[in-house]
Amino acid sequence: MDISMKLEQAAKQLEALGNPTRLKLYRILVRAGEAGRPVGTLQESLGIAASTLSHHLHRLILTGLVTQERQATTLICRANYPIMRDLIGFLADECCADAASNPAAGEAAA
Amino acid sequence: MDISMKLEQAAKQLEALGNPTRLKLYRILVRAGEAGRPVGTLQESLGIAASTLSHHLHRLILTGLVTQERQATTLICRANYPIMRDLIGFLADECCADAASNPAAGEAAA
DNA sequence: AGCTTATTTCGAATTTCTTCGAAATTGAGT
DNA sequence: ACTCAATTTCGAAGAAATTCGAAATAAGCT
Repeated sequence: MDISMKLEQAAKQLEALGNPTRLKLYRILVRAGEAGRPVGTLQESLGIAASTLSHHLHRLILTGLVTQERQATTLICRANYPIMRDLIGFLADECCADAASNPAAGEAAA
Repeated sequence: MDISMKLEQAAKQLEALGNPTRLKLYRILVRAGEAGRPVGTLQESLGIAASTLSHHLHRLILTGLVTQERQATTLICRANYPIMRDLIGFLADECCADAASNPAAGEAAA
């Protein structure tokens, strides 16, 4: 996967997290751990309309940051940790000072 | 600073980075290091209208991720590393599995 | 089959983002 | 003062995001 594709993907994931409601939502899911959380309890925690929550969940799912699993009538949502770790890795490797202080392979002179 | 404020700030910064053009822009600035980059060369690298670039730069500056310094007629832009490190720290501490695997102070049971 | 609960999809209104070109600004040189 | 170069601000158009309520779907229970 080349840098351009990685960057596009990272941008989509950052955009998904770059909304207060979705970031709160994602944080709740991370803290819920393996057990995850049903959509209904997320709605109570966040205090927004069910359709609005569904929309935000969909955005997070599209980027891979969240997964859903059906348990009878309720849908359990979980944070997808490896995706977040990859994203943090991208930021640290490509967009952080420590990585950039030695950009031997890059186009340093412009 | 409480978690709610931190979260709002993180969301704004993530939103700022969650656009392909701005993420490319930020990455270029990180790789430029201390020397930074004049706006003009950024425009050439990105191939967008000057006014569009100015708009995106403004968004990054508002969140603190980028700073500008005047040198005669040209403006030098630089990535603000500590801000990015704080953001990555927030994600790692509040939104990553390792931190969440021991959420003793949180609301684990839902 | 019909009912209840849980969640999504649809439709619509409002707001915000993205992009550009034209015009204004800023700073230096003549 | 005039001009040139670099950049921002303004104004506008089209695209996308956010939010909600109402209606549709999905899954199980009686």
